[in-house]
Amino acid sequence: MVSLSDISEICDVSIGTASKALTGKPGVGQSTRERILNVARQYNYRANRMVHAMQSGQSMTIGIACNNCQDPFTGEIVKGMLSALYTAQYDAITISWDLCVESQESVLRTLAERRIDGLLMCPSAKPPSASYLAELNSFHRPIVVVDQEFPGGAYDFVGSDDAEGAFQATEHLIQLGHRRIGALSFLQVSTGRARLAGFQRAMIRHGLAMKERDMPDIQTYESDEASVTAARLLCSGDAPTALVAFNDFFAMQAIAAAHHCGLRIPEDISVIGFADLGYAAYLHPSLTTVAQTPVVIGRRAAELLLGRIEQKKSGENAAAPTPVCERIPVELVVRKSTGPAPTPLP
Amino acid sequence: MVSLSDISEICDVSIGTASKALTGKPGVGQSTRERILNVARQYNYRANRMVHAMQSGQSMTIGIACNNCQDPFTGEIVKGMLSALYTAQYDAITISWDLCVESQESVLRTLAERRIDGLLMCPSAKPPSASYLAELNSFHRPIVVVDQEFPGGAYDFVGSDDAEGAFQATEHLIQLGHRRIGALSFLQVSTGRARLAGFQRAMIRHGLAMKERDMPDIQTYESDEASVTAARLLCSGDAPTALVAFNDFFAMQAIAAAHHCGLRIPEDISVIGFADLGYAAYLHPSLTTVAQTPVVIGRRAAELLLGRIEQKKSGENAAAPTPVCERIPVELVVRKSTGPAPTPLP
DNA sequence: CTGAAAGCGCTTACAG
DNA sequence: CTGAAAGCGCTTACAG
Repeated sequence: MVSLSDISEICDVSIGTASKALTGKPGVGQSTRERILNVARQYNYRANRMVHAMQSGQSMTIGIACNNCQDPFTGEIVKGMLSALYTAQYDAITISWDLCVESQESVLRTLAERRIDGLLMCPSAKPPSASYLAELNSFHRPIVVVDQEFPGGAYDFVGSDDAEGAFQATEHLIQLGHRRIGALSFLQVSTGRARLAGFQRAMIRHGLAMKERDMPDIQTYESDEASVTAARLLCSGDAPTALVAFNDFFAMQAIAAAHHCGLRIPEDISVIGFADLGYAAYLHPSLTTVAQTPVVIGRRAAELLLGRIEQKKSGENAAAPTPVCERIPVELVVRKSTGPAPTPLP
Repeated sequence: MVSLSDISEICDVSIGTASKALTGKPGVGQSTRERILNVARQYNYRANRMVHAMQSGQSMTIGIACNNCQDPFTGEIVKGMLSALYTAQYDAITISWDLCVESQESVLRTLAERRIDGLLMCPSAKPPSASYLAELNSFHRPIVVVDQEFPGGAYDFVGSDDAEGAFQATEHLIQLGHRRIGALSFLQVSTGRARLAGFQRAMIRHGLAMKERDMPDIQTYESDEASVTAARLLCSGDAPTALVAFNDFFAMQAIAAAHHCGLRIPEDISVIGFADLGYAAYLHPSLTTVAQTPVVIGRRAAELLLGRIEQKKSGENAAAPTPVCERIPVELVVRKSTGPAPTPLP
């Protein structure tokens, strides 16, 4: 890689003059400037950004702490983040949070050493441990937490309106005449708790009874536990007529379980998901679900973070600002997996 | 952020002594060293890695050019990459290749400016344009291309054994008695062409006739074209009894189309996918598919790249080394979407 | 054992 | 218009 001093030598000018010419600063003769520009182009010169980062104290780099890169929902969030960062000329260093945690290492060490200007926390299926919350706390740069809220609410947050989405989903089922509705929950994460709360609000609003056994809490995410649990619930003679699943993945497993038990969907059992992932429309039957907008969430999170960085740079708000909590609206997408409640046998 | 000079001032030692103490170099008194270490810990000092990068000429940073972050297959690949990079103490800068291309900007500019040591190219649903191939060519650092081969085969490559996978899938159907088998192809990408070739090899091996109309080539990826095309093929009175789909996503759409036409799976029509994504096991019926190991692919790609960087650093092979092409084995996973060929009506 | 100085690749006042 | 010098934050020979 050619350096500035290489270029300046070739052009027989001082290193300062070469710098001025290449950065478009005034104070260089027209012909000199052109000569330098040409040589730089010819040698494919690229100024070393790390130098600028050192000099300015801004690395123009954001850390993205990823937990489930393979999760399509997380992937869309990251896509939104990258697009906002790209617009603002920032780059992203992606770390696999779970990997660092596994190896018992300081998660943020490398990000601190690389002087990132801020951190974006992608959702995790596991709640953060106390020691990592402590590490985050001692990280004196802006942090935005995405999708899953952290206990304490100490950080800026962008997520979906989970409670409202589950409320609407449940209302939809109630409108269809369902009276006994179950929930396939995942209460380890904040979105799971919010969605169950939305479910309960709708049930209570209509004075409908809830049974504990209709609301199982799934314990493990990356397994077929949801499928097994749904089968146990649905294949018993005594099952709800509709199920609000924590997300599309659980809903898919519930549908598979229903098929397994010989139940027809939606004639015998209605199922509703959350997320509207790429496959939701192609399940059999196609899935009614609460659509989230992960790309928008990711973009907003990045924009919020960049705003905080800007604030910090300009010295406003020397005191830590009050954390913001932004909830992006969701939308119920009605497809074929929900239908009128079956008429009870006479 | 405290700097080395801050620490050295506090400890009343020279900046060089502080450096030696913190990097564990010899030549510092026991008590002095401890004092410095303590102060550094107390102030949460982190050496600026960018300085080291400048001094050593190695940024310890890899670029990951992502095209479809939201694609779970790509996500798994990235996960594998990150794990290998993490082990080797490298960090990754992720760029969204499609985003850069859209904005007509130089894709690699920012990566060159940040002095990345190598580049990992994630798969894209679109083949690379000539101008971007040219840009890659002028990028004088090791590059490893993943999953999708580039025309010319000029770069190191890690992918799946696509042709073999499709061959095995087709053999499986032939063993089940199927004679007229269709393929839902995607020929814009190299994996699509390789899979079709594997399909054809099996058909030819058994002397089975192939009909052009049974082998439609899907043109658009992110749409329901596969579903529409499959419906047209399957709902006509004159349909194959089995379908080898380019991947799980197309297979899922084919299954939806079959349901739509009132066909039973696998009694009337067998469908087979490629990838074994998370949802494959939960489709109805569960999907027979060729399982790939994207995490392994990603890890191998990163290891290969790191090896090239090592080679380059140690000056071996001053001439560009011959590109390697590594194919990770695949495995047919038989589930419920394939079954014996229907007996023809008498 | 400790410190002063050079140097990594650049930008930016400051002289000429 | 052009160049010499300081400085960003560090490491590493080289003196003392």
